[in-house]
Amino acid sequence: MAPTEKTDLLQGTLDMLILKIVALGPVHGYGISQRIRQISKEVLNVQQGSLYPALHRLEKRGWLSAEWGDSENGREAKFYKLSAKGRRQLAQEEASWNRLSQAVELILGAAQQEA
Amino acid sequence: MAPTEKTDLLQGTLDMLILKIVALGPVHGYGISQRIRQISKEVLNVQQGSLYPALHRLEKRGWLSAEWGDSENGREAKFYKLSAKGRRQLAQEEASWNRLSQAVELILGAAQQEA
DNA sequence: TTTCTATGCATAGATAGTCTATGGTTCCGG
DNA sequence: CCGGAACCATAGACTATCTATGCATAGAAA
Repeated sequence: MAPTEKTDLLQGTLDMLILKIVALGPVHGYGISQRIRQISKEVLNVQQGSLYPALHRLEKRGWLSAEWGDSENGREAKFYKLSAKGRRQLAQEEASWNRLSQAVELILGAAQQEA
Repeated sequence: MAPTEKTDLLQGTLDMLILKIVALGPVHGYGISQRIRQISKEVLNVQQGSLYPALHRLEKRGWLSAEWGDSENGREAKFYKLSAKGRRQLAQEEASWNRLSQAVELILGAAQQEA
């Protein structure tokens, strides 16, 4: 999908974003989406239908571990923690993101030359 | 798809990259993929199976116009030009890219605080 | 009381972009 | 003569994300 105003995310970055947020400390799923929205200043908005499947995917790959607990509001919530494997994965995804986004910037920075 | 080393592109940026390259001047399809690779310093690599469908898509949407002509090597090639509509679309996609990539950077820049 | 919103989890199905694999033609160099 | 690069193209698979939907509880508002 083209990154137009219809998209809530840059495709392919969701896993990295989740891993990064969880790296800041244990959080439950709903909290992850809130923090992504807040830190990105309301630009990035993870739909619940994207979030939960992603969390299950990351857990299945051994990058996150989950545990039920009580949320700040005293409600049941599933808290996620980053595993060592997840930490390595995050580093890799960040490196890849930097490579690729810088490459995109190179293209966008290419001088305009004609009418 | 996660932006790992298995990906040749940042998903969702292909249309923008193509529009940008064509904005530099008329080019044929094969040349577009070469320029993307060169300008990005061999980081971005557009597969032919991604390129040609994308070009047809962009043409159908009225962002590009195509015309057969002779390549630098004297071979038949389809040259693409950016339309006014395509120029507007490019501007929009660039703005969107900036918004979203900056938002991603905000997340990645969030301070690490614990073990 | 009823109703709406926020918090919290989850799945099914549609959409769509990109990749792999394949196919073909022409031209040039070894 | 053969291989590879220059060119175009399509079919099928994969997979990430979105939309739509479902459920439950708590608190505020009406």
